Amino acid sequence: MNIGQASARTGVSAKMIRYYESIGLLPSAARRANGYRDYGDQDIAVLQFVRRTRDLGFSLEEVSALLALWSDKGRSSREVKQLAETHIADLERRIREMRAVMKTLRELAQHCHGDERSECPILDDLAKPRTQGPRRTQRAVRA
Amino acid sequence: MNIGQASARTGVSAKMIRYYESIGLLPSAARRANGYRDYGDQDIAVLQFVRRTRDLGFSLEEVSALLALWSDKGRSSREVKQLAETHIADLERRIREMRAVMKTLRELAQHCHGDERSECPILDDLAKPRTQGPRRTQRAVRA
DNA sequence: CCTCCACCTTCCCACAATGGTAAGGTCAAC
DNA sequence: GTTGACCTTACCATTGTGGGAAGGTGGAGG
Repeated sequence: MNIGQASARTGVSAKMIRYYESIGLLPSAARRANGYRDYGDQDIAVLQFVRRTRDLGFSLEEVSALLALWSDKGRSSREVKQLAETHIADLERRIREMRAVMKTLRELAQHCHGDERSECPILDDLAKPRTQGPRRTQRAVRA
Repeated sequence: MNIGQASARTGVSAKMIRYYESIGLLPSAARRANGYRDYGDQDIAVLQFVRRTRDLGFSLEEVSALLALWSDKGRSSREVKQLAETHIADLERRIREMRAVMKTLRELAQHCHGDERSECPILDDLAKPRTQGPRRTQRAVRA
């Protein structure tokens, strides 16, 4: 199966399949005489696994760990569950933070008339410092 | 005031202040004879505005728009409120998506013993395709 | 056989925002 | 005068993804 077919079947773009291979997330694909990558049912299963874990918001590093656990018959289910629960806790924290932000934004918007007048408490308020300390960066969330 | 002072006072790293200037988000800072950037109270206010809007999760592009609205005395408060509400709707959508993902993850984790045994329904389940269609990318969320 | 189109290959560029680091200039205090 | 804390610019890395160029391949229709 060509990379295009594999992509269509798994929802992972050809671009990303090549990228995953290049960074070692996936093993090197088999090649046909013409140099084209060739995918079989097992490869498709792996790609589906990747697609699904990505959809669930795991980073490529985490996906890599999950793939390793997947193929390791001797691993304990504890390790897998641990990874999943860490991820859940991460999501919970992020949702909490986003909710706090929404609350603030709603309060700001509430006091703004939103009409033709130029008076706007949102901007006035944004100019005042509220939070302090250096900001922390956070990982991207995907849908 | 040196960039270091400005940074300490606003919580925006010196690195980022220079970056914001380089991409045109901020106007070129005044320079002293030795080439050092020099910040006054008005500059500090702008930096605080940026810091605060960034904390609320607005992208630099949105911050730029807000800054423009801030200095535009003739704009209607409707425009500002619109921007804020679009952002709130965006947050709501992302939270909904993250919650859906959490639900799935919790269900998966629930069926996994998480002990020394290797049997693990999480991995078995991840191998089966669930969602379909190409994946969409999403903007990073910051705290 | 030739041409055309769809596919494949590799390689490089871009994005958003941020941090790191190196190589050098400056300034104040001791 | 030296030391150390600051400033300057410039380049590289990150995370995951898309876009595009330049070229090879393969099959279908003329």
